[in-house]
Amino acid sequence: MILKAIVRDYTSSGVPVGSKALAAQLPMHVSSATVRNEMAALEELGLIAKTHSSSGRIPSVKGYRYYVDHLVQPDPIKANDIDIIKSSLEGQFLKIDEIIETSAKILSNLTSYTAFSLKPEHKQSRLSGFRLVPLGKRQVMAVLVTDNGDVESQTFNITPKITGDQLEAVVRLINDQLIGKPLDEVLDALKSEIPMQITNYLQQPEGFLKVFGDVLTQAAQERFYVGGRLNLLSFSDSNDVDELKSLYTLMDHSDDMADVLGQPSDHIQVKIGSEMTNDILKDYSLITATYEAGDHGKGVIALLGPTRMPYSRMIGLVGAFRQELAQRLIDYYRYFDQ
Amino acid sequence: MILKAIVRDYTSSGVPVGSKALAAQLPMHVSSATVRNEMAALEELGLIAKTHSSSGRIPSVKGYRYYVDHLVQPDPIKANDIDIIKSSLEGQFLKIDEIIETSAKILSNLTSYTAFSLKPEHKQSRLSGFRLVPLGKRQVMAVLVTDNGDVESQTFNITPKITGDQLEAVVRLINDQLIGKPLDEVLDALKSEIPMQITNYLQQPEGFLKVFGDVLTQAAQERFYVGGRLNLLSFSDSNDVDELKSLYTLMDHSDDMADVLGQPSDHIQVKIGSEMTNDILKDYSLITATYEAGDHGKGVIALLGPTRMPYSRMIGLVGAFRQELAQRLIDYYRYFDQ
DNA sequence: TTTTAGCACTCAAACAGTTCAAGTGCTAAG
DNA sequence: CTTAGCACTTGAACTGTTTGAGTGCTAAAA
Repeated sequence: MILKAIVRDYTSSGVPVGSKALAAQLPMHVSSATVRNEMAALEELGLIAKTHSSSGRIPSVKGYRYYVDHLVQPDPIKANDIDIIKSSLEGQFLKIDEIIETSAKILSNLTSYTAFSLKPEHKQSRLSGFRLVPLGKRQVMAVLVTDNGDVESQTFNITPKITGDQLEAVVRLINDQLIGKPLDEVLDALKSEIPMQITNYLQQPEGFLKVFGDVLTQAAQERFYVGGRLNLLSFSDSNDVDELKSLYTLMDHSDDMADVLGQPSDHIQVKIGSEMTNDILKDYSLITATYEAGDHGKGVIALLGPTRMPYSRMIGLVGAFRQELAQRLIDYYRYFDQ
Repeated sequence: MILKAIVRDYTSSGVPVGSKALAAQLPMHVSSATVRNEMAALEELGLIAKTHSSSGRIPSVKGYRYYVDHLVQPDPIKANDIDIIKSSLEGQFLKIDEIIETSAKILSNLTSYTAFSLKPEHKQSRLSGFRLVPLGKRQVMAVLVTDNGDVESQTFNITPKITGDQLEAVVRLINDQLIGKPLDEVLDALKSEIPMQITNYLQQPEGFLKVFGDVLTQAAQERFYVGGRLNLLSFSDSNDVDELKSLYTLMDHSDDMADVLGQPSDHIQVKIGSEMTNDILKDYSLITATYEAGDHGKGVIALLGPTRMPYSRMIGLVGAFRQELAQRLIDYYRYFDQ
């Protein structure tokens, strides 16, 4: 009870909490001296700590951990917040990416923290079509479509010697052989048998192979979105510019961030301070949740805030958001697959 | 001479400069008392100011202005810097946008400030082709190409009732009527005669018209790039998070930034502190330069740093960079137009 | 055995006072 | 017109003091 009160108090005020204030707040009547004894015991267990020898207590990482694992009850979400989520997610989006991107924005707006969102897993997505669209004398656009509706494109220049027939032959070759295969297999094929076969139509296929490979990796890449980058400036209490820079740099590297997010699990995960793999994040906490978009796989949303964050509210919010998003995506795919 | 020395000193040290240190530094032999008298006169003229009654002097905005207009000599650029610029700009870029984007990056890296770059003006660019590429049952990609090689695309969903023939007819209509026209005229036509004519082929053209309009505005938009956003954290001496946020928000609004950059002129322009239209920028200075990409119009590069910046070095750098970039673009277009 | 009152002690934060160095302006002499 | 000399000002760095919120410990009360 005391630990719970300390966490609740400290996360909302930011000031170490002392025995007297705590005693006044507890539901039963006890004196501050009693609270002090209990606090000494909690400190012994490593759940709380002092900032200096005569200060009030703050939760330790271990304390937060215990709180999150055993004590916290997610706040029921406010009707208002639900409305905001619902209305921001509705609307006729053109692409699924926009829904995911908006998700990160909403979540960061609601919390004033920084939010991340990851598309439903697409390592499993399959090639459903490849096109080359001639645009001008020398420009060609390569377009790749996957079976869950992702579209990637890129323009490139060709030497004018290449004819339309040649391009068409190449497209046909690729489509005949590779449609329906998962993107990683396609990428493998691109490195083995395809180059051989393509020389039947193109003398110097290197340029083309590079473009095709680029578009392919683009499509296969775990694309994730960040919302509320700037909020970091407010909730970080670091004054070290270099530290902030590293954080921003970290956020821009999707592979590093994938490490940070870790393995997705079905329930909402909370990683606290030094529990995070990355040292730069030692003063922050991360709430991660997966969402299921029907049989289109699982995606991830995450929220990065200060270690001292009001977990009950945030966990409640992330939980509610994940549900709304899942529902929205199921609707989306229903329409799309129809 | 004294003003020049004060500016040089202050921009490199950041500390108000006093009479004694200044006297020691001047090329001729004068006492600190003499310098004090001169400084009093400069202060009378409003060119320098004190931070408190017994402090050394710092240049005022008016002082910087005089310095930049009459005293500064651009530093000759280091051979090393030229190498960096040249090597970063070379390489086989796929799109002109990438050259422009890289420009902002290089410039910010070289200076540790924040850099902006703007494509050669494209209000004048003309429509050279419009395509609709069917991607799947319901997905279509709209592609727009301009005569200077810009490509914009967007995917959208259609109702399956629309046939390939209908789409082709629409594309033909647009291309027949609008190819060769400047983008703003195309946009006008889109609001007047086109909708009428298009109803011959499509019953409900609204969705299509919207997509076409979107792609068009995307292409017509002054697209500009920002490099070294994060550097702002280092060179800003503001501790006010909200101020930083407004600055970042400003940078993300291309129209507001266009205001800030102002009218392009042929020589290098320097705007100092409160001379800037935007109040948020009162502690910063902006160096703007245009570059000419042959007959493909003029573009702009700009550098945002603290008011207290080493102008001679920065002006030299921007000047050299503008030349390199112009040369690079001329080469690019020569290849592209060929 | 648990709770409580009481007390001595600790510490950060806020404040006031001191010293120091780097400046200034002014005056009178060179 | 330049300079030496001097009185004066100021921020920064520092020291010491006070205050209040907190602690741990002890001995008495429940």
